[in-house]
Amino acid sequence: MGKRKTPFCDMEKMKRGVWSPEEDAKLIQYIKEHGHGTWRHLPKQAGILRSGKSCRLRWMNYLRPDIKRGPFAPEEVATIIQLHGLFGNKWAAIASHLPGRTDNDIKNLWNTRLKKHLQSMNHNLLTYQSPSSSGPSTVKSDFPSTRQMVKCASARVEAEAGLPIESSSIKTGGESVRVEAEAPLSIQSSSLLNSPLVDKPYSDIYLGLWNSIVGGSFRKTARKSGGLSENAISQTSLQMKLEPGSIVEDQAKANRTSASSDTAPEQDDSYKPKVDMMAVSDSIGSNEFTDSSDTALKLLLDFPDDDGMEFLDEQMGNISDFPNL
DNA sequence: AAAGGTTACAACCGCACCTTA
DNA sequence: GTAAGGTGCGGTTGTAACCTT
Repeated sequence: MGKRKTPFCDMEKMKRGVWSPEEDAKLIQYIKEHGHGTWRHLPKQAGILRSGKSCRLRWMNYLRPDIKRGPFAPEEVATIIQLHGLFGNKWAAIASHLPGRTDNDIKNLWNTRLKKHLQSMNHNLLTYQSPSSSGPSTVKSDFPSTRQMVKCASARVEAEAGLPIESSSIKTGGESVRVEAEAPLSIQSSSLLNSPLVDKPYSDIYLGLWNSIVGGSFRKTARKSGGLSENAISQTSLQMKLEPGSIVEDQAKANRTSASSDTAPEQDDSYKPKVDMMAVSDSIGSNEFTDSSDTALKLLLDFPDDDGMEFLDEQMGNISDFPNL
C-alpha cells in the first residue's frame, strides 16, 4: 500500500480539465526562464491555477519542445509492437526507444488502435482455412515476420483479455484447422523467465521473438540507442538454449551474420528503425516467405493509402504457400 | 441536417519507487 | 531504519472530432 501523500497543492482551488492556450503559454514561459524546478511549487510561482502534477503532465506529454506530433510511422509501429512483446505494458520503457514519442502517446496508440487490430487479425489467422485442405491440417508459418509479430502481440492482447490463444483448433465447416506459431522454443534454466520483462505464461513466445529476426532487430537497435547494455543483451541471448539445426538456431545464425556484417555507419542519436528493419530483411533473404511489413503495418493502422482489410485477406490467402513442416 | 455511435487523444487518479533528512 | 516529499508510471476516464445512419 502506498504512503499517504500530502496533495501537490490545494485541490479545492485548482482548475481541471482541458488546458487553455494562456495556461500553456504561462507554463512554457516559466519553464523557459526558470526550468521546472519542483513541480509542486511551480504553479504558484508561474501563476497557474493547476496542481504541480497536472503541470508536469502537461509539460511532459504535450508542451515539451522535443515532442514529435502527428501520426506514427509504420517503422515506429513496428518498433512498438516488438517492444511491447518484450516489455509488455511498460510504456515508458517503450517510449524511451522512440524519441519524441511519449509513453502516453504510445499507450493511447496501443489501446485505441493496435490492440483492436491485433485481436481481429489474430482472429482471422486462427479461423483461416486453407482452400486445399481436406481434413485437419496444420499450418505453420515458418518465420516471425509481420504476421508472426502480429500473432505474438495479439497473443498477449488476448491473454490480457482472457481469451484463448496459441495452438487453437477451430472447427470451420466440419474441418478442423490447427494453427501454430513456430516462435516458441525450448528454454532451459533461463533466468529471463523470472525477469519482469517477460510475462508468464507466454514468455516463450516472446523469447522466441527475442531470438527471431524481430529480436535481432531490437537488439541491434537497443545496442545503438543504448537502451540495453551490451552485457544484458549478450547475457540474455546466452541464457537461451538453441537447439542444433533448429529454425531458431538458423535465425540466430542469420542474426549473428547480419550483426557482424553490419558495416553501416553508426547511427546518430535519432532513431532510424527502418535501417534495422531493412538490414534484418536482408538477413532472411534465403527464406521463401515474403511479407511486407510496411503494408501490413499500414493495414494495422489503417493508413490512408491502404486498401482496408483487403490486404489482410490477400495475405491470409498466402498462408497455404508456407511449407508444411 | 440531426442524432447517435465511434475514435483518438488529453488529462486525471492512485499507487509505487527513489531520494533525502 | 524510517517517514515524508517528489516524481514517474500505468490504468482509466472525459471529451472533442469525426463518422454513420
